[in-house]
Amino acid sequence: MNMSNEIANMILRMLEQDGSTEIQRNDFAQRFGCVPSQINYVISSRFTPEHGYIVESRRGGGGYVKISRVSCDKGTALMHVINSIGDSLDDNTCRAHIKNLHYQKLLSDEIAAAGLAVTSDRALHLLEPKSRDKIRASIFKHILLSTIQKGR
Amino acid sequence: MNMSNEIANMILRMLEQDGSTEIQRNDFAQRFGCVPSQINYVISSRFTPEHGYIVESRRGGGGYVKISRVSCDKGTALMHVINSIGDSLDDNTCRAHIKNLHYQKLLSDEIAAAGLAVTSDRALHLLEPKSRDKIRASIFKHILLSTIQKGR
DNA sequence: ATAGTCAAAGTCAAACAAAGTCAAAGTGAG
DNA sequence: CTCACTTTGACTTTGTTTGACTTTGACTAT
Repeated sequence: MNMSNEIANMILRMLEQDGSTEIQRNDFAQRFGCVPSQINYVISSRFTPEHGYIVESRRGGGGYVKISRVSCDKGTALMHVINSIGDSLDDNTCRAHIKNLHYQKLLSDEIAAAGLAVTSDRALHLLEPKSRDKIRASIFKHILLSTIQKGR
Repeated sequence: MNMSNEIANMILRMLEQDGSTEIQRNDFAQRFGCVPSQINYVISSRFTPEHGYIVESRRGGGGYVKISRVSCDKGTALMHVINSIGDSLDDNTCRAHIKNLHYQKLLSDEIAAAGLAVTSDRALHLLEPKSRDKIRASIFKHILLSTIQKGR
C-alpha cells in the first residue's frame, strides 16, 4: 500500500466521526514521515468536490486544513449532476440543469436565481468562450456543493 | 486556536450586548498575555469597515479603543457594496463582504454559502490570479444583484 | 499660558508559522 | 517501454506575533 492511500485512509477514518475533520498539514505530514505537500496531493487527488468533499484552509500561525464530507439525501441527486458534468459546461446546458433542479425543488428560488446570474455568459463575459465554459463548470459545481452542506 | 482568534472572540462576546464596547488596549493585552500592538493587529484584520465595524480611539491618559458594529437597510446597502467594488476583487475582501452581509442578515445562510463557494479561489483555480479577481468581481456583483430582484 | 512628564494608543517592519504551488524525479502495472 | 500516479523539495504566499519607536492627550508645576 502506498503512502497516499494510507494518508487518505487516515483522513477517511477521521471523517467517520462527524463527517468533518481539521488537520494541521505539517504535523500530519510529520506523523506520516512525508513532506507536507504530499498532503496537498492526497487532498487534491482524493478529496475533491467530485468525490464529495469540501476543503477549507487557512495559512499562517494556527493555520489548518478542514475537510468535510457533504451529506447525501437530496445531496445524492445533486452529486449525480455534479458528477455528470465534465470540466466544461456551456451556458444553455447549465441553465437547463438549473431549471431542472429548480423544478424538482432541489434548488430554492433564491439559489436558482443566483445560479443563473452567476453562471451566465453575462457574468463571465470577460473570459474567452473556451475558458468561460471551464469556469462555468467549476462555479456551477461549487454552488451545488454549497447547497448540499449539512444544515442547509 | 491562535491568540488573535481568542481576542477577536472576546471582543465579539462583548459586542453581543449592545453592539459596541470600549476597551483599554494595554489592560486588554495584559489579560491575554500578549503585546499591546497585537490588539491593533486583531482589530485591523478583523474589525474593519468591510467587516461591518467602526473603531474609534483616543490616546493619552484615560485613552480607549471603542469598537461598534454598524447596521444598514437592505437593497441600498447591497447597491452600495456593488458600487464600492471596482472591476477586480480578491478572495479575502470578497469573503469579508459576504460574511458581513450575512451577519447583517442581508444575505441568507444559503446565499452566503453559495457566494463563498462560487467566488472562492478554489472554484476559480483554473484562472490566472489576475483574471481570477476580475471574474470574481463580476460574479459577486451578479449574485448580489440576483438577491435584490423584487420578491427575494 | 508653557513646558515637562507620564500614560495611553498607533505604526511599522522583522521574525516566525503555517499552507499552497509547481515541476522534476521516481515507481509500477500493463 | 510507457503512461499515469506518486513522491519530493525548492520556492511562494498568507497570516500571526513581537518589539522598538512615535504620536497624542491629560495633568502638573512653573
